[in-house]
Amino acid sequence: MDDTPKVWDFCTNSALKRASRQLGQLYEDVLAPSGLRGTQYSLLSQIAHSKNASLRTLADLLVMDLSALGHTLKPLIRDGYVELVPDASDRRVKRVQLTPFGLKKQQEMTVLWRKAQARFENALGKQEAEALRRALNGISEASFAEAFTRASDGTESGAKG
Amino acid sequence: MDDTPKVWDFCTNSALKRASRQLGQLYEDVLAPSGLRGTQYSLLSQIAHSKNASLRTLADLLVMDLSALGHTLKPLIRDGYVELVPDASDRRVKRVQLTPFGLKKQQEMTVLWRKAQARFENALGKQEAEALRRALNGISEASFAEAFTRASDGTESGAKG
DNA sequence: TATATTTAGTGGCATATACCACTAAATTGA
DNA sequence: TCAATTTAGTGGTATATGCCACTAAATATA
Repeated sequence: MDDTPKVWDFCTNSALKRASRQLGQLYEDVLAPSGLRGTQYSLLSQIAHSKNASLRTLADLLVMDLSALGHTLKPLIRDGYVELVPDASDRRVKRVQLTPFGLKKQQEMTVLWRKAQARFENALGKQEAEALRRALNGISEASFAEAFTRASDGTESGAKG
Repeated sequence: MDDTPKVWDFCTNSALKRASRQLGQLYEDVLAPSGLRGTQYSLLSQIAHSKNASLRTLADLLVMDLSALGHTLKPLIRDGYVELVPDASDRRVKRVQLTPFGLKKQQEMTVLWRKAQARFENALGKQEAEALRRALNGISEASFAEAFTRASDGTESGAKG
């Protein structure tokens, strides 16, 4: 009963990462029977929704580094869920698409995902969940990054900017 | 104007990870002059706040796998910011603490962190930020994991549980 | 048109994070 | 007290994710 270490919960960034680990773990457990990870489901789903998007476009949508996306896709390509198709008109571009096998897996995982999502909404409350997603999606937008970058950090001199 | 791929933003887990990447990036940029990453700052700060916590305790507080914590700590130990001290009474246990150098770095980074935090609160709004942290911290609690696990996913039969 | 700049992707390297198998130490129980 | 079980950490392996350097291709510019 001496010190009882508490979490340092004032940093939004740390709080976000911590919650992300927790929820990631929870979803992961539900998705486990599929043999794929939560992140991979997100990826397959985004690919399914953004038909024929290039790697660049996909990376932007996912707010992810282009090379990170490339790396993350490797196992999915290796295992036949996803394929890269060179663009005809711009030879730099590669378009990402699900294979039939990948689409089947994505649909199969969606059944499991629905369970996780239902559990989440029951645990947190539908309103709360909706509000949280709105806030998170707002933070993910490019306009938020701009607002953040432009925002005052309290150390500016009086100079006009 | 053919398809305009939109993000798939109904999955709270994906939304959380996406927002985490975005905000992580934003904080990272502000903390960059220190030479350490955002996650490392979180780690140093949590260690500073939980004096003499064991790896196990720290992992629980951070909602992190024990081995993941061990791995993440490696570079910080290697570079002299953190040290592990074997516990006297329980020889399995190792207590984690900042070196004087580590403490100095943590304090130095806190100056930068305050700027990032200020920018964040200005960009999102103080109320919103506060509410978001509360929601995230709630999700990070063990009680939430229990609620999630116990929650209905809509597929239960009428059996009593 | 020839050159400079920008854009898309790749590969290497480093950190972040999880799971599994394994060791050592503490705790339980017979 | 000795065997069975639980707990704390470690090391290996795999995915997740970012940065940098580099190539190739497209675009802009002189």
